[in-house]
Amino acid sequence: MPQRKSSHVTLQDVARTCGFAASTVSIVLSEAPLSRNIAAATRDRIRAAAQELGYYPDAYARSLRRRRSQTIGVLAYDLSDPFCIPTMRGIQAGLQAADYLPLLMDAQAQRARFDGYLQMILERRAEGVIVIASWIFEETNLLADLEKNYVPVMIVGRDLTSRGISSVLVDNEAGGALAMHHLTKLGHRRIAVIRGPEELFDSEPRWAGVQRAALEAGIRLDPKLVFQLPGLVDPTSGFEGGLHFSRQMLALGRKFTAVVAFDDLTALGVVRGLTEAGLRVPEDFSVLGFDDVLPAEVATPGITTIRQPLKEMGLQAAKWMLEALERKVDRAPRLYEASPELVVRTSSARPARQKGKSKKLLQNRT
Amino acid sequence: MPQRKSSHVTLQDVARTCGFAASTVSIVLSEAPLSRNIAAATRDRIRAAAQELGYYPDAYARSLRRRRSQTIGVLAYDLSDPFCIPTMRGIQAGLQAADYLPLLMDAQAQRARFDGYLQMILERRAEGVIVIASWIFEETNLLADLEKNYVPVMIVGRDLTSRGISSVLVDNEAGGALAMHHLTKLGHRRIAVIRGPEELFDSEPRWAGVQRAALEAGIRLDPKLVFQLPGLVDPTSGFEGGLHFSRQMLALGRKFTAVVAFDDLTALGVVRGLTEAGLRVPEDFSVLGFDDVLPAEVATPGITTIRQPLKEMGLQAAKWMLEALERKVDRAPRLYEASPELVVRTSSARPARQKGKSKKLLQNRT
DNA sequence: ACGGCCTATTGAATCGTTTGAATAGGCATA
DNA sequence: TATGCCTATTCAAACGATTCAATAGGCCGT
Repeated sequence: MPQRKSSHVTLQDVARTCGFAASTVSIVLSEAPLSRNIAAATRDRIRAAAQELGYYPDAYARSLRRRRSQTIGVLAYDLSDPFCIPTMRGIQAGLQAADYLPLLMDAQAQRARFDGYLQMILERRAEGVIVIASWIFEETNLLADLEKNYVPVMIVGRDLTSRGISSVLVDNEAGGALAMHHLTKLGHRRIAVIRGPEELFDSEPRWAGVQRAALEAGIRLDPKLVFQLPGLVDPTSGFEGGLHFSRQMLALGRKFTAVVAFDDLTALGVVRGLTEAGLRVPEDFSVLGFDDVLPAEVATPGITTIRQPLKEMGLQAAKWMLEALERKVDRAPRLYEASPELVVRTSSARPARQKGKSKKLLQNRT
Repeated sequence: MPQRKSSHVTLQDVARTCGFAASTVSIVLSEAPLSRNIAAATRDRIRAAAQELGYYPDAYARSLRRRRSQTIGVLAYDLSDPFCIPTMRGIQAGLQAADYLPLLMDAQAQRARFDGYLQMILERRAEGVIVIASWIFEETNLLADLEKNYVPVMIVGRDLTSRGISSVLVDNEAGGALAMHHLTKLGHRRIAVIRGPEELFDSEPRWAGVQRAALEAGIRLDPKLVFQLPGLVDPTSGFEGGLHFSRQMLALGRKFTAVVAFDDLTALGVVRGLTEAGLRVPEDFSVLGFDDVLPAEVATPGITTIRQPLKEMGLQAAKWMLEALERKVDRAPRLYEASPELVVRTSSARPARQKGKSKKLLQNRT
């Protein structure tokens, strides 16, 4: 029985108990190429000893020696934003195929934490960093340190190609157009729009898509019925905004039959506001969201929305990251725009004039 | 200018550029006690050089030498369960005060991943492991290896004190009673109940609390109106269950005025089912959830629910973990049951007979 | 001028693993 | 019997930081 300090089981411990040299043990347990000419009996004895002692190789020692951490830092802006988890899973799936471990950190929407974690990622010698930034991500001077240390960076949810960082995001313009197009096809012509906050990257192209589709359908957007969310602080503040603006819309007294909201939570806020005023969705108003997060799916009525293929986006980011790690040469930053998808639920229907028809439609869809 | 391979900036690099020995540089940059008698000018020069080169100490080398990883493995059963994130944040807050880094892993509800990550946690020499198990967490033989390596374990969301593991969870019995009590106080006497799945730890005590409160209020629970969710596969399957059972309830033709659902998603499923049948919540039926997750808050009507103080629970787990790391001695496993809290929203009101009163109530609450 | 005691800095061992080079048998070939 | 070539195993030098012990110079008191 080996003498140990109160610490961990080490390679030496295994070597001592089974009587072979540490190097032999290492070769066997790490399945190095040399292990094919180690006697089968030896292999078995070593493995048995390791198993019995509960030995796990020390990742610190191993990484230090191999000079590879097999780790990619994944820095999420705010994990409580439902945007992050599916993206993360895509990344995870993409990385694990190549035996990389994501080192997941949650900045909790705080700049100081973001910087702190980026520093830790550097210290932990992550071979690359993927940033999930559903919104405002001000550049940080730490990015320069990333470069000095030759750590490739990828970003999901924002276009930073202009600053030399490959970016993966949804085609917001197409998504905005998709939403608008759905409504005009149902027959809506007076449509209110709640735009995203100015600081948020997605806002602008989404709005551009909405405008294009409106133009194509030959309808005019009433400027009084276009609102803009204030700067966001946390991911649920969209709900408050939707609630607020829906009340305002009704107070204006202008005619409209549908609302395109910036995201699902905003849409849910609108539904709340309309319902409180005694109106019904979708009989009196149709409401559209964006993202397709869980609350949109399980609310009643289910929110018709534009789905972001988050998992696919995460996979893409992981794929590019692995490519960047392969060939160590610098490559021009690339931009991937994933195609959004319309998910029809029950918050949208034909406008009131054709109520009979819309009811029928509803039943077919549950 | 230092000659480097294409790799990372190292302590040697800094030493070479500023002309001091590696040990001096280390002492200064890690602010070791010895640094107080290093000349101020030297300190400045070293710091400047480190800054300029973008030097970050290698966590692998450092941890290897110090024999401390300053890391706690946090193994979440399924990060897409809204239960996990707030818990995680509590843990994170608790740990960072003591300068520990949570190593967050998402088992994605898959046993194989769970084991794989537990192994990685061991390899990365986490000094402790906190498991977030909102549900079924079958014991794994790796737990034995954890013991062999003297790694303390803590679990959130399940009582494993019987197997020697300190556990933190919500007082489910009290929560169940709280829900029932709220309904009986509003005047409900015929109440349907959807119990959680058998495999899930929370189900039993929650049901016990419901029964106790019913007894105390002197009402009898109709056995035909008590349902049980089947084994869960993913966190949203509660919704399907709620939808299914609400249809079944109505089909039975028995009288009832309220439903206590196992969790929020189940409650949302019930709301969906009732609404599809042309009934209204809360005017015709009150519906109660459990957990207080985001969808319950932003749905319309907002779901009255029993909140779990998740952040507090996470903090508690972190606190106990730190204590376990302090004194290395084994301590009897402890159990912490956090107090749940009733959150009144608009899915509950007085039963139909007293509709006038209930409407008034509603307006006061928004 | 000498020991003693500061202050400022450095040498060298160490953490646990990997890995290229080295060793020691065994066996066949020349 | 020397030579070469297997096979099975071991030596020893890294990896990058930390830290204890050691050093070198400066200054003081006697």
